[in-house]
Amino acid sequence: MPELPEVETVRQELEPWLSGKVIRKAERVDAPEGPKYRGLELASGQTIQAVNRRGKFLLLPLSHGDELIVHLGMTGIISPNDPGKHVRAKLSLSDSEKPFLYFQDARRFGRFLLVKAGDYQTLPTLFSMGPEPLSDDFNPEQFRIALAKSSMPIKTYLLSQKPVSGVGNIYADEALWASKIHPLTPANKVARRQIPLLVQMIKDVLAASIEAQGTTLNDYRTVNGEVGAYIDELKAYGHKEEPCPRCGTAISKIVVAGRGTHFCPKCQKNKDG
DNA sequence: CGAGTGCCCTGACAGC
DNA sequence: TGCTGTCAGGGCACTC
Repeated sequence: MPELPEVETVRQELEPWLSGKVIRKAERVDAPEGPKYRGLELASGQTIQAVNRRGKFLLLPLSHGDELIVHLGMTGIISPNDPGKHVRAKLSLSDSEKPFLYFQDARRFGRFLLVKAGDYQTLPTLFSMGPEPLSDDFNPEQFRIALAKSSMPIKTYLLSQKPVSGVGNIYADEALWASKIHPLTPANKVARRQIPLLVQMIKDVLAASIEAQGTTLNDYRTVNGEVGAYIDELKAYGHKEEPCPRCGTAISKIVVAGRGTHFCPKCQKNKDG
């Protein structure tokens, strides 16, 4: 599932390809009209000014004051080659080498829509999104204040994108494992001394995964069609009943906020703060 | 308004 | 072999 490292990998590949190119035509393909593809056709004739990222969202400001918003959802793949099936959107570009961009999304969780630049009212998660995890805006002081605002389990709160952006199910589990924090610990009960560590582990896990071009479980591919290599580095996620790399105890799997959640019941004990 | 629940959607896989 | 059931989860609508 694409999280920040996967989206950032895609962004880095899209930027040199798309920046400065004219969208000759933008069209829905095998997708119904609706909020996930709203206004897409209006991108036709506009020039792509940049390829930015905010959390797991790709943001492409356009020349006429609009902004193309792309979210890969669970199975979204962007490619210059026609994948043949599950194509939801297609851009025709002023580019002689790679004149088409295909947005493929088997499970339809993704989005590809147009808004007025910077107007994220219709996208509540983007609208109230926390700081970028790899920026200086994400630091122990800021994070402590954010965590104090919620009694939700720390894992649930991380997935909300509010205290910090871009952390999804895989990297939440990994960062909590690395910080030895139980995923059900209420956010406002995370020990003060653990907060700087959690901040650093979120940064480290995400940065290392970007370095490896992300994590491919099933569907995720880079724009060049490559898989992400970070799957080999996962310590907790997907390792149910396997020994914890730190202490050898079997990794547990529970459900938190409807998501499979992996942790070491010995290392990550501080459930009640 | 914060918090909790369930839905969307379809491929992969287990079990029979 | 082919069918059925289960699982995967980001974001958001809905409810309390």
